[in-house]
Amino acid sequence: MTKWIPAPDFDLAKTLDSGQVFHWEKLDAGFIGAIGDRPVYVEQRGESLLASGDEKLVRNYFALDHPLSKICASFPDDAAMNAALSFCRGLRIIRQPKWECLATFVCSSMKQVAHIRQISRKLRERFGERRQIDGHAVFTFPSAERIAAASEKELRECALGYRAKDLLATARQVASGKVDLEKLSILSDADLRARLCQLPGVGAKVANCVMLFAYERLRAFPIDVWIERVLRERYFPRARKLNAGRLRAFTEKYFGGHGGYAQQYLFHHARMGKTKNTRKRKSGRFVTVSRVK
DNA sequence: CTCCAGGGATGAT
DNA sequence: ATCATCCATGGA
Repeated sequence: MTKWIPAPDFDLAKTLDSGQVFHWEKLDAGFIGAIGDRPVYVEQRGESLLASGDEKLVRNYFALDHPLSKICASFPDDAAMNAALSFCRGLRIIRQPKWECLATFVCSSMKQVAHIRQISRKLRERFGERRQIDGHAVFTFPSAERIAAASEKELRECALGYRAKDLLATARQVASGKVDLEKLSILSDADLRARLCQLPGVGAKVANCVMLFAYERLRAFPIDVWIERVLRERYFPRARKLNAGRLRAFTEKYFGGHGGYAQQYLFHHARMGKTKNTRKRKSGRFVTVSRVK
């Protein structure tokens, strides 16, 4: 059942560790996880993927058809962007199931990536469906109907904290049919963002993540604490009154049609540079240790 | 131990 | 319109 899938210009580990998806776990030389309701084992060997399961499913999920070299060529040519670009080579924005992505990012507010991974796992283990692959258990992400049927107390037991109420409320809107996530695909970026922001626990940042990671709106530019730090330090050093609106206006025009990709590269580079090297203080100013070129 | 995290909703200016 | 505060949790 295992198949070889050509995967040039792709880095599986970087893609799965870049904070866009949270449930893949290392197993041997590869990863196990679920794509929708299918259990999958996937392993990178050079320019190919060794994958179990449906080849088309895997190729679509990891967006192996994205013209990555063209996308990267569209990035602005500046020092911060080029450093991130060389660090993140092969990182792709994957195509996630919409509800799974939405629900996960509703749970993401003020949580570190490691915490989000834990929340995702607990939700899956408690409310998802058990699948099996190569003798290993994999859990699907629970449907909106299943989450909607849970109590807030049960959800809080998954380490959700105050996010439990929003997840439950959003799940109820999706499960009841009041919101059809698939049908939102026809909307323009602005209308899709506005519609997503009507859901409890969804603001501009989460909406942009869902647009980028589940609706393939590669222009959507989520601004979290990491990206805001990068923008302030690298693009607006010593700038007064730099509010959210100003940052948003800048990112929308400066990073262009694949801004979401650029954002993900900047995010991953910044996060890896800090969590692995730990920055040092020198004479009262922050100096990043890992500078790539 | 403290610090802080892929924020959002609310109410005060 | 912008800004301050609160909201729970746990890895680092």
